[in-house]
Amino acid sequence: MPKPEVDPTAQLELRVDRSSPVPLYFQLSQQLEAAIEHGSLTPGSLLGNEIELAARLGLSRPTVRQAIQSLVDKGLLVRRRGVGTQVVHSQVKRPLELSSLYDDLEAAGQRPATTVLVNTVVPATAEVAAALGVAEGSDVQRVERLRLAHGEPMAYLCNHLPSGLLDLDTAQLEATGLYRLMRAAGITLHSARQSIGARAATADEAERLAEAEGAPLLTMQRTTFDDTGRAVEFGDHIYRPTRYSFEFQLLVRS
Amino acid sequence: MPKPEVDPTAQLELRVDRSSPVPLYFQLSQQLEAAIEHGSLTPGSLLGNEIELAARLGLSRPTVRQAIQSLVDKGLLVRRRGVGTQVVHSQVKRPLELSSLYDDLEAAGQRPATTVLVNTVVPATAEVAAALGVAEGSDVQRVERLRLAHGEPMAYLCNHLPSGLLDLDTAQLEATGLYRLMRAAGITLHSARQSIGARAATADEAERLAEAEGAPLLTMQRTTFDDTGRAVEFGDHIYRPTRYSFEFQLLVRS
DNA sequence: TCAATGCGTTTGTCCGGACAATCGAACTAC
DNA sequence: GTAGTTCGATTGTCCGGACAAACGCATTGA
Repeated sequence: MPKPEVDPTAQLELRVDRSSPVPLYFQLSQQLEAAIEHGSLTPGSLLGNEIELAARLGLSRPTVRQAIQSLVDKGLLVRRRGVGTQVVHSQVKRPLELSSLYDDLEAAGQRPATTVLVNTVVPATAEVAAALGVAEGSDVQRVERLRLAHGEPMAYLCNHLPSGLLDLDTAQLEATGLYRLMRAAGITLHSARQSIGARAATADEAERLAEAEGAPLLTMQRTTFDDTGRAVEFGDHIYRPTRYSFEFQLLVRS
Repeated sequence: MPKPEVDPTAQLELRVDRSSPVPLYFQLSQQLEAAIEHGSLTPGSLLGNEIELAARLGLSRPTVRQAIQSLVDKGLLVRRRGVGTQVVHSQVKRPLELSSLYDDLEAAGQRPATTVLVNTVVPATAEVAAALGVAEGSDVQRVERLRLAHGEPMAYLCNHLPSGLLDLDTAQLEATGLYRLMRAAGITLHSARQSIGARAATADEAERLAEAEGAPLLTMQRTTFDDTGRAVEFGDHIYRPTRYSFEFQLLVRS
């Protein structure tokens, strides 16, 4: 009796376009990811073995492996030697990205609004200088913003940038997020150090955020680095915890 | 005039042991990582090209690339086509891992202590059932712990586990962390969904943590999944923000 | 009945090579 | 002097193959 055909990728219309400039492994991984997202590849199901999949697509095994590996890195697939590769069966969202409050709100359909309170050049304090790796007292760009959703204040954002890195236009800052402006300026964000904590609101903070003095606030400090390791931004943010919390998914590095 | 030798890896004593069961690419990546950590490879310096490095070590280029790639994934190196591979020059610590409060405290030299308040089997509430993917009202293991450092309460940890997954011994729970017990039981942690927020302490919480009622607290909810996507733990934790904050490094996924 | 062994399957590792894409710098032409 | 071009260097992608290691399962043995 022949083994029943149970390879779920056999039913999928997988194909690659060799004339496309998009790498073959990337084409394949995108199609597999779409199939998982769409539900064509159900959680727990085993992908057929790499050799056969490669043969079916007319690709080499390393190329197929590269495609699968990228999905393993994303946490969508799990490989087991001697068993096969199967779809992780869980509600995997995207793993933690370098999140931007603006993007988060927009993704939640909240139409964020921003009020720029301060946008000027100031001498760096010791804290800012240390975070950005510049001399204390040297010029840095300081931006203070109030972020609102549905007309209610959500967060107070204070950021410092190295002077001259970016031309910060107040109108642009009110129209979009800081990260988008930086990316648009050709800065490739690479990594960030974050610290998330909580504390009671001071009188000033309470007034800005329409909270009571002493109300709990969620705080976040972040230094962002570009791909050369240069610090490009230092942010000191406070959030109203009734309106915002940090949600993310993490993967264990193996 | 011959080009001056500027390849910093040439000075390094890189070598691989082919008789070792440790994969060659892993041996190489570990040595490179150690060299970066130790400062032998200074930030910004260019590694010699892959071909030459492979030849020097008697390895193939794919193997060398695999070693380098793993360090790129860790954020220690940056590749630039047409230029070379260079050491990221910044204070890159480890990127965010699936952190354990116990490990965090121990790493900080704080000698954590734990008091188990509750360790029993209870019917799952709707929230717990949804998080763990079990039926509401079915049996789940409930653990409540108080974590202390230097004799001061630091966090109140409430966790739920699927029944039968793990035999939780109270003595063991007081001696080490939950994650360590799970790993020791052969469970491979894979990913987690976290939510970090803040709120004011209730009277009960305040008493447990030696805080005042209404004091700001840092809260964290987490569902952890193993490598098959099964939920293996749901935790609802509160921390004293004067004693603890979440610090981590993130990388942008390219 | 239960443990140990053997075997096929599948992924993990590694090789050696080929060509393309991109970057930076030197060079050339205007 | 400046802009465009060419060229060498380096990484990116892809191939086809080989053997090792681990897993699950059936078989065998006590």
